[in-house]
Amino acid sequence: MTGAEKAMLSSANDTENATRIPAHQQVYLMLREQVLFGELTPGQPVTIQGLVEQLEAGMTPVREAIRRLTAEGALEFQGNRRVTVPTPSSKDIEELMYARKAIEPELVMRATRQISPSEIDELEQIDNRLDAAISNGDVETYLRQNYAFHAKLYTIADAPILTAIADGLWLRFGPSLRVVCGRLGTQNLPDQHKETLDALRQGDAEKAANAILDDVVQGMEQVRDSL
Amino acid sequence: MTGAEKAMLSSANDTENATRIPAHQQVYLMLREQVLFGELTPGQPVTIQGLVEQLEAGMTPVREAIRRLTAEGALEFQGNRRVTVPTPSSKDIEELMYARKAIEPELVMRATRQISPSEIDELEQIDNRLDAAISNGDVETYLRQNYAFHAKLYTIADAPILTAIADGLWLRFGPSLRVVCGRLGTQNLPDQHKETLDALRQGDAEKAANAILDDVVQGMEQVRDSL
DNA sequence: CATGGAAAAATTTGATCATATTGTGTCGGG
DNA sequence: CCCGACACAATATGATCAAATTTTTCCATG
Repeated sequence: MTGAEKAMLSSANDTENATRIPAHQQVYLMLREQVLFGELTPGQPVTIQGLVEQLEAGMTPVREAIRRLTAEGALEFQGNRRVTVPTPSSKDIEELMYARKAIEPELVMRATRQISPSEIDELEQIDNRLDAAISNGDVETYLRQNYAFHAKLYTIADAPILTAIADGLWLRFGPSLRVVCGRLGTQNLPDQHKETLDALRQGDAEKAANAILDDVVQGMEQVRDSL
Repeated sequence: MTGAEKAMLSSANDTENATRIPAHQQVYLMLREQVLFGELTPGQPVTIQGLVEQLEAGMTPVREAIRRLTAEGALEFQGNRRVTVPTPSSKDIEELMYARKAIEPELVMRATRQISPSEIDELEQIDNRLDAAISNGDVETYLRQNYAFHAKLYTIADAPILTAIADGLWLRFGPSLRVVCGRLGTQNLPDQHKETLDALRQGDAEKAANAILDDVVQGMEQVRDSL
């Protein structure tokens, strides 16, 4: 998501400006949510007309949103003219792990150098909600808060290109993550966030990077192993 | 570019199947070329209607192509509803360099383990055309062959996700690279490709990775310095 | 009388939709 | 089992509306 889009999103609350958000963008955001937090499972076909009805949007906006998501790897164009949610192979997962290991620690290091105390508080609140979700077995909330934690760090890191890459990776393993959580429950899911928060408070970029690295590796391994 | 798309592209030569490539994809590919190899300069506005006339396509396909390119970072959505070719800041260049340093050597290492003698030949031919372009001062050909060299390695590496990331990065610095070449000429441009070819022949993944790393760093530094 | 600038008109461009067209897959008859 | 017709979904067009930008106009001021 670009900066301009976030601006439009945040002004979405202004009831009058609601129409200011182009339909194709609204559709994009809704579809994106569905991919990240689960409505859509790997392999599931995505039809234009289905979305037109479900989201009560026109055809053109839906089309544009789908193109965008396919470009980001969240959807896959199946040669004929069918679009589906991709099912990552274990080789894909391995690539995703490599990429996340390369990108996320760097983002966290950058975040560490710039983070403010109030931002650390916000992260802590996210992590608390995440803990609650884990003990409640609330998969949906777990997924949302887990992503929120990382996304918040990206925002703080203030590195738009690396963030775009990282977000793209989330879109690719999101559906699989959901499946894993649904199968294994929320109990033994990775949470190196406490460790990360400690490091952030200490301003120890190296340590923060390592904590996130562990988090990433644990998460990806869990996805890989449940194939 | 996905595998399915490459298949469609290669069958584009079949005169009869020409219509089999959807218009939105044709437009996407043409626009992509323009971004990578120059027609478009950083900061330049891109209008839907302009493309409709220039490419003699309908509105919807152009729209879809633009959405896709914006998702890949090749174009930028300017808050109001205007789209331009982004002008990378020096901070952006630095992020791009980090990302390329993280991704490209890995791709080359994977390529080294799988490459066949005939593929090495093909790479060598590309590099010869590249050398010719350098001594002729033919910027367009230089850019095309330079990209071709790297892209060929990506194909051989057979790592679709990492390749997608790398391709995305090219789209982001392509226009700037063109500007740099136009200004400095083709003479002292980076070419660690001989070194890379040696390493590939020897099957020395480490060495190949280092050669490409040098190539990447040199290229990016040149872009950075000419801001 | 020239000039700067605000307001209004005109033009350009983007967003969306309804609809026609084309391609795919399927199902029933041969 | 193959072939062709049918139904459905995707592709693509052009029209229409809305927003933003540019140009023009006109008045007030120096």
